[in-house]
Amino acid sequence: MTLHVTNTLTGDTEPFEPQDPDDVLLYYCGLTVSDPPHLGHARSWVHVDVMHRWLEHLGYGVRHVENFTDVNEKIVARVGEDGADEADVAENYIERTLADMRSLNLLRAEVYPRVSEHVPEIVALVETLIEKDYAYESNGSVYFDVTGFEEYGKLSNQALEEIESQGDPDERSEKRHPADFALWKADGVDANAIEEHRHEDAAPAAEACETAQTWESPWGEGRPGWHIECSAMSTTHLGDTLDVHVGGRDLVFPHHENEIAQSEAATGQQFAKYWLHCELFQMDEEKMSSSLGNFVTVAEAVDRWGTNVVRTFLTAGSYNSQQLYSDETIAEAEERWDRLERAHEAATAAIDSPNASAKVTDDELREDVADAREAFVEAMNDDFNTREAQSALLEVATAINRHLEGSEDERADYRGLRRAVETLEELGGVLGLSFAGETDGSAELAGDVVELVLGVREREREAGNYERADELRDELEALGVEVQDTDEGPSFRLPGE
RNA sequence: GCCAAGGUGGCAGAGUCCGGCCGAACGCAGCGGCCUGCAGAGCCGCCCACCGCCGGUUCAAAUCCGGCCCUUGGCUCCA
Repeated sequence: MTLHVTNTLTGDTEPFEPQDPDDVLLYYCGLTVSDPPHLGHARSWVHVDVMHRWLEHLGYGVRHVENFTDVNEKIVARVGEDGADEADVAENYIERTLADMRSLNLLRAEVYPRVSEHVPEIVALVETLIEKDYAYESNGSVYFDVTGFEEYGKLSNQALEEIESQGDPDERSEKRHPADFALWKADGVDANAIEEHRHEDAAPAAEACETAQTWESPWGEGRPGWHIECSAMSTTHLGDTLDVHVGGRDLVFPHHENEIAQSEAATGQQFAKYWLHCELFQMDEEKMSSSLGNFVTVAEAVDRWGTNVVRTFLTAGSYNSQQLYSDETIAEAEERWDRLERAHEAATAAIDSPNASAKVTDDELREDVADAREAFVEAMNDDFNTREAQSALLEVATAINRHLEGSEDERADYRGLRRAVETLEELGGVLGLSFAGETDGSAELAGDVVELVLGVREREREAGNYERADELRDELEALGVEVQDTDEGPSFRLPGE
């Protein structure tokens, strides 16, 4: 089966056919940089990353663009708390966000465009829309006229009559239709607009608003509207028609609907061929979100569980189905990752041991690995079914364990195991999982110390002092060191490995 | 109210587009056995699902059609 994706625009699962297989144009609606990224953001990033990796695995070239919204009232609300002015706050959060992305082992996008650097393109786009009569100026602001775009509502399947008025009430008098939305907003930021987003230790609202950025335009001084930025930036970097536009489910309306209206009105071309939407986390009864404050930051999660566990967790469901966030579901992801890693370690150790022989052949091992590989490919081609893909990886682990169990007294299938390890590394790599382990000096020293303690413990065991031996093991485990007694003597794993 | 996505074992979560291989995957939890000084890891086996409810189509339905109930998301900033 070839790659199929579920397109929000049509509601169907369709064969994936980019305009040019050498350059799949992928745009992801990035963050407004006004808060630390949380696991919900990470979930979308990781799924986009897996899509990127899988497309490359299939032989496509991928041009991946991901924006930062660095002009926004919520950013202004953080002035005095996270930076000296709007631009400074944004810069701080962008740096933090990029660091979080690296910690998640995400492939880099080709460009991370920022709103503040694309104001001329935004102004030009707004001018085009006015010329084509899709937009109108009102008191120095410019609004998109939704009644002029016949297909308005096609992404979210809504009729214009059903759509309630958006935006703040003050704007409504300036609009012709309640669903018209701002392309350009006159003047700076009003203190009232940021009040609800302010934390206690931020600068006073009026003072913070002084630092808000504004730009000159044909309609006077002002700031770009929220939706127009993505249209301007995606067109600038990827052209009029994207192959894939990805974003969170919560952005379908109004943001993505408005992007389509602006872009298609301006260019007369289809804006994006495939619209993919990442579903949200569910925390018991409600979604995880910045505005609800019920989130775990990316930095906390990576620090606590490590990149591999976090990625295993985030890909434990399909990108387009809701996922439950709880201590239990994370613990399960940890178990799955541990199982993969242990099998990988065991296989690697067996390959390096004198027991491994190129003359041994275990057909069952080889067949199971080949089957798992096939299942993985099928799963990923079926709308990036990462959960099924994980299952396939776990089948490889089981095949390795079974072979090793059966070959304890006999010899190990060197080439079969090599193939299994390569499969784990290659396919695990598609999910962004890394079996490389810790390599910095502190881990080595810790390992040496643990070996020293285990040596002492072995002598206690030989002497029959099991009580003392168990104490030592318990103490090591309290430090997070996992100890295992095997036929070949004790083995251990350091925390976070 | 309108739009969208869902309701599958103790938990989590595939399968539903293309009806039969689903007497329902993978993992976790639980129970036996092997291994072990013990534990863990691992292996083998088992337990737990009338697939939200009602009706229909069909030789055959978790999968298709109709109705109903419930949940989540969007309609306000939000991945």
